Amino acid sequence: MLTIGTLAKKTGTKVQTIRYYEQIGLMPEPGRSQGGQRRYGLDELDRLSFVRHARQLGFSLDAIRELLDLSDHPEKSCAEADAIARRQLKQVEQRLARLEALRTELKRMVRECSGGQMSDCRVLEVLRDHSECLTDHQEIGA
Amino acid sequence: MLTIGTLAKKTGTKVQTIRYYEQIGLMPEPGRSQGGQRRYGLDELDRLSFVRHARQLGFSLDAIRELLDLSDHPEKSCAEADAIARRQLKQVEQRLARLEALRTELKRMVRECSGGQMSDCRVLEVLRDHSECLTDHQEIGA
DNA sequence: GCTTGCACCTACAGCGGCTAGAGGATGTAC
DNA sequence: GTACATCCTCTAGCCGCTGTAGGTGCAAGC
Repeated sequence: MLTIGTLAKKTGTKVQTIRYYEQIGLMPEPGRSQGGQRRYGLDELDRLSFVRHARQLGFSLDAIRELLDLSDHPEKSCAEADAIARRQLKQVEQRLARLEALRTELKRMVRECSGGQMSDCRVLEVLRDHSECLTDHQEIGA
Repeated sequence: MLTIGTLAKKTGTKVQTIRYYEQIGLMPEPGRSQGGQRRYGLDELDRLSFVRHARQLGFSLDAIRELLDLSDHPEKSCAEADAIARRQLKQVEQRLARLEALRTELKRMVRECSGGQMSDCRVLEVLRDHSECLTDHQEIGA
């Protein structure tokens, strides 16, 4: 039987995060000691490892919830899990494309900075005038 | 004189976002009509355009605040603005590197999925066992 | 048995960067 | 003068945690 702190260490999670996962129903309510402290078994260790690993790969908690539901039905077809992973891959590729455009723009901005006075600063100039940009980079976020 | 809605349209911002920027001190308190509605001039249009463009390039609101402060002192050296941009570039490059690692892992996961039953699903298998991964992808977020 | 001191408990607030909604006032075109 | 879009303030919610306050449990050393 593991305390929440031990489980946290074993999975590289913060204690509060485990309690948060319980609160939103991602982790089950565990057994308790006589004094009311949470006690975990190996099932919970596996489940939390799964969750953490999926998080590291960028899956949302909702996607993880789906994947966990799926893994409770081993007789089902693999198609749904596959679709979730493909969706995630697509998102990652979109974010990559956008970040690459940003990198290009930022590099140019920095390269052109002559190190003079603020009034001639290319950085500020480019930020002031989007038409100087080579790419669109329309979207904000992620 | 522009209404908040017109300013929003011209800059591709939501009305609420403009009020939010005012609330956190990123945009100044504008003049008001007799009835109490906000009225903006060209200065505010420029400032908001600057903010939005910097946001599109991924700068945080704090970084943008610094850049705005700097651009109010045109006699200062350009070094600080340059540093902020370089910091941003570095962040973007770090995120790129991590996303590329994720893409590799996700691609492998999806490629190896044979389309059979959930019990043989490579997607779930890889998520269950981190040791199957080629990269570390330690960090969560961004 | 008793104390120390860390780990645990609940409950709630806060982060960034918005976004949405309620419920009401204003402004403008006909 | 009336219809209707737009504006106002205020508050709460999104994601995925993280931190804090104020209190309790537990195990080890004496």
